[in-house]
Amino acid sequence: MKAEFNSWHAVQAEVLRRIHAREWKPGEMIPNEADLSREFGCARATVNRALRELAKSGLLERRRRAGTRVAMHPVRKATLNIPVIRDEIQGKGLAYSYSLLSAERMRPPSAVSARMQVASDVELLHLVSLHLADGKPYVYENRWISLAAVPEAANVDFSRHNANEWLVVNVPFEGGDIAFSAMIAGERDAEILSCEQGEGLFVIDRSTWTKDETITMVRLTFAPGYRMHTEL
Amino acid sequence: MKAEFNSWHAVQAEVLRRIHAREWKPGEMIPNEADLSREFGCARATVNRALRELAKSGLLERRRRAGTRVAMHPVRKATLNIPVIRDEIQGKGLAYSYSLLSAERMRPPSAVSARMQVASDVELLHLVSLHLADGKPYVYENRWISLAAVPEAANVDFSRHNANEWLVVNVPFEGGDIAFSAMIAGERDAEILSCEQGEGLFVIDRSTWTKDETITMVRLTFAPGYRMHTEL
DNA sequence: CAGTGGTCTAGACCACAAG
DNA sequence: TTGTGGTCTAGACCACTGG
Repeated sequence: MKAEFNSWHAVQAEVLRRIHAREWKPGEMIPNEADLSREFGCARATVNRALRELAKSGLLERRRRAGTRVAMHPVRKATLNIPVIRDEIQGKGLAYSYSLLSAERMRPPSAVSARMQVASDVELLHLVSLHLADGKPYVYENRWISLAAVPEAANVDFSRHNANEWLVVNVPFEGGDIAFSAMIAGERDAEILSCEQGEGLFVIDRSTWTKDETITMVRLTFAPGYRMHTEL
Repeated sequence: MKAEFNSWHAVQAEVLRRIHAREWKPGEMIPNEADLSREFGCARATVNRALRELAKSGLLERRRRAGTRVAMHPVRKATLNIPVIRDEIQGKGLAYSYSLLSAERMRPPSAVSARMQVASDVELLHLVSLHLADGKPYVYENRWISLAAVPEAANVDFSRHNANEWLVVNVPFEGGDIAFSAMIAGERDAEILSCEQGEGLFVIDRSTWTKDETITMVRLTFAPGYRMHTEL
């Protein structure tokens, strides 16, 4: 009696089983889609779907003509969900509040103008604001917005609408990059976050752009103890 | 003259265009797959593929019977590649080296035995090792391995094979979780990483398991200045 | 050149959940 | 109950790339 694998989930599970059982070892080729579909008694498209998903998750390596092999060093791919801060806080069952600390047009430091690819004498909108959970500082953002890319931003009252959400809803983005790092709380960080100087702080630097222009750059500095979590 | 969208990439691009152009606004329903396939002049499966990918990336929300809508707060999903440490260092063009600092069987602290779901009197393999880039400390790992889940580990010479790579190749895992955080370098951290006490360090805590057992738990503590980077 | 994965199609049935 | 997305199938053609 031979098992049937008529759904791509079942096929995927069977492939995983063979990899885990080392019937197919790291670096080895596995049979091609046509053979597998015959063996499993399903359509090739079903096998394709299963293998494609496994390849996307890094467990298989596939190349046209060369075939499919079990990845030698399965690069683990973790998917991070980066929610709107309000949702993140409320998702923990805490009350969200927000406070704008400063908003002004100014010429950015050269590090910022360089990364945003604008001339150093162009004024940008600079916002500093604090997100609180149950009234306690949770994270503060230090943000630069390009008025060339987003002229409407000049007329928004960011003491009422937080920049994070306003941008998400009003400015479509096409790409971005994120970097995560650690830093020590300096005097100003400690003051804003109501913590001690010298504490270890988790930091996210993000920039987003449309096809041709950088829209915004932001540094999120989290209060001590923050952990970002995900599953594999 | 009407454009044709006969590949799922083209369909996806068109859907993205409509979202960016606000023809379809956040929170709004979009037409169902059958209608779209007629409009685009392609098969429903093609539309399905395009929309499914967009939903997976968080831009659309789909529910059976309820239809498809543009996500109100597009949760940005970033994919982190978590490579083998050797590859990460060599990928930067630096020379990789490795040093085992300690290896012993011992009973873990209760925090560890609890998270690994083993009885507190069970001995685990405890490894501390350092990865260096061009001879300078890059990251050190503090790892616990379950000898119940991986008995072969007892006989491995981890001064020659680093645990990171040995586990990847020899022990298939089924799941895991990762947490990222920041901490301050204590005395021992500073000693191992050749840095000052009080520096801000980036930390990754990871645990991996098979269906029923926790295999290993590891804390990776990076030298000051480390940044983890990805794109959106 | 030829074998592999990548994709499209037309049609079908199913699972789920809103009304 | 019924409309929607989720999936499967059989067949076809294409794109890429190793030999």
